[in-house]
Amino acid sequence: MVEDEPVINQAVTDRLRGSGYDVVQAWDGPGAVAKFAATAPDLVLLDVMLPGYDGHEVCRRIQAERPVPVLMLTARDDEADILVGLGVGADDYLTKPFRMRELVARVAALLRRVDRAAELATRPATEVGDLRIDAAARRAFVADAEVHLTPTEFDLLLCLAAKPGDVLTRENLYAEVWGWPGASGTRTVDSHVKALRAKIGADRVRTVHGVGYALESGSVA
Amino acid sequence: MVEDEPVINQAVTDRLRGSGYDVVQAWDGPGAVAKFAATAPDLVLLDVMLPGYDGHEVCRRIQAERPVPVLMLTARDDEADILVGLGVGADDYLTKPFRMRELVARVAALLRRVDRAAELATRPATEVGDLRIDAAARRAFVADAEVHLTPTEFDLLLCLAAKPGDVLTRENLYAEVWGWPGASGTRTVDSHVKALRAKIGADRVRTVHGVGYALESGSVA
DNA sequence: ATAGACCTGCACAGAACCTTCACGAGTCGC
DNA sequence: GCGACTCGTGAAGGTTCTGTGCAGGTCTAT
Repeated sequence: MVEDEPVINQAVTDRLRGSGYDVVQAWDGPGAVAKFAATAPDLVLLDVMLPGYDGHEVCRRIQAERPVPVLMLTARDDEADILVGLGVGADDYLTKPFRMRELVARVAALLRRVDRAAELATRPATEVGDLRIDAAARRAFVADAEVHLTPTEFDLLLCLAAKPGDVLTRENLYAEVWGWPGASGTRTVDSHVKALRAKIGADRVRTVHGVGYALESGSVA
Repeated sequence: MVEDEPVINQAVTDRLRGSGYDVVQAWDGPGAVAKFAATAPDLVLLDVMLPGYDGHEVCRRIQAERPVPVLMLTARDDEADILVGLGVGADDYLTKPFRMRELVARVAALLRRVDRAAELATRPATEVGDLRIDAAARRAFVADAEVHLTPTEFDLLLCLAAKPGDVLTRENLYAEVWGWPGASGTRTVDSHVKALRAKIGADRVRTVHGVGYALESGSVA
């Protein structure tokens, strides 16, 4: 967490720690680069405006050292700013003021992306019956025919496919896909499940009344 | 488990212990903080309204000491309340009255987030004679044929199957399945037992007159 | 700007489910 | 056997949950 404003730095740090993350704090450009080398984080949260050298410069340097997901925090909603950031390797942007849960969501999303990439090294594609999911390419196939899934649908399927046959609650799914727990009362998950069913076959997603959904694990009982 | 209402505290504690977790109880703010320091739990279940200081304050203090996942329990479904909670480091929220299985699911989800190996607690595929119960998939089979059970029936069977052959009182069962002990005088448990019997075979649930029910433990006659 | 793809969440209807009651049958102690 | 208590049963009634269509809203690319 790189941010020169103590209040924001601490608030974000606290929140992330509360969510189970291990957080190291830095307050300026040089400090950030040093701590990056020292602690080898999985993700960097980077304010654009910093003493020493600015966020873009920090981003460039740490990316040169080792590829790592970077989430930029910017005060103004400046298009040019964002383009520069993306140019030097930032993966996502957040404009102040932001909601904490938004930040946590994006952090979770970025880390998830990395996690999945890491899993691919050992298991390139998940298969459940005649349903095949290529996480790296983000493509899904039913009986060797590709089905086009939207990003959310794909994430949803990925979650379900991680534990074929097991029931996941809507809140489980929401937390996994959206990065924060809290969609109770809405029908958002249902809507996406419906869309997913329409594309991969309604039978493949089992509804467990009062609990949630599960991916039908083919023959295995 | 921090909760000043003895009935709820005990019910939750029992349920979690039944699921294989190790639970320490506290009844007020100061006690919670003290026991947190003394026992170093992996997760904290926290009622919002507490004697001493409230749940948010407790959350703040324990988060300051050591980052830990916190699941808040709140009486009212108040958005502001939830936001405050998230601000001080709560990871998830549950509004009373809640179902026990819901609570267990969330506890499992939070622990999984911290330690993906901690799934042992919810991973049992029980077998009693030719009756097989897959808790994760929430499916039951009799002689390899699946039987569809409603949520309550399934939970009931799960309780009985946890101690095959042992007699459980209606109060026991009710407390386990419904999450609070208060069904004395009604025939609710009986009704669900009846439904369960109709589906898995009447012989499999033994009535112990004046006491309760027991799952017939297969071979042992 | 404009069109298209996508996400979100509401309102409604229908399905699934839970609870309770009343009454008859069963069980126990004596 | 007899009374007192406990269980089994069927159905009614209310509650909760899910499927679905649809209307904004956001984002992307043209």
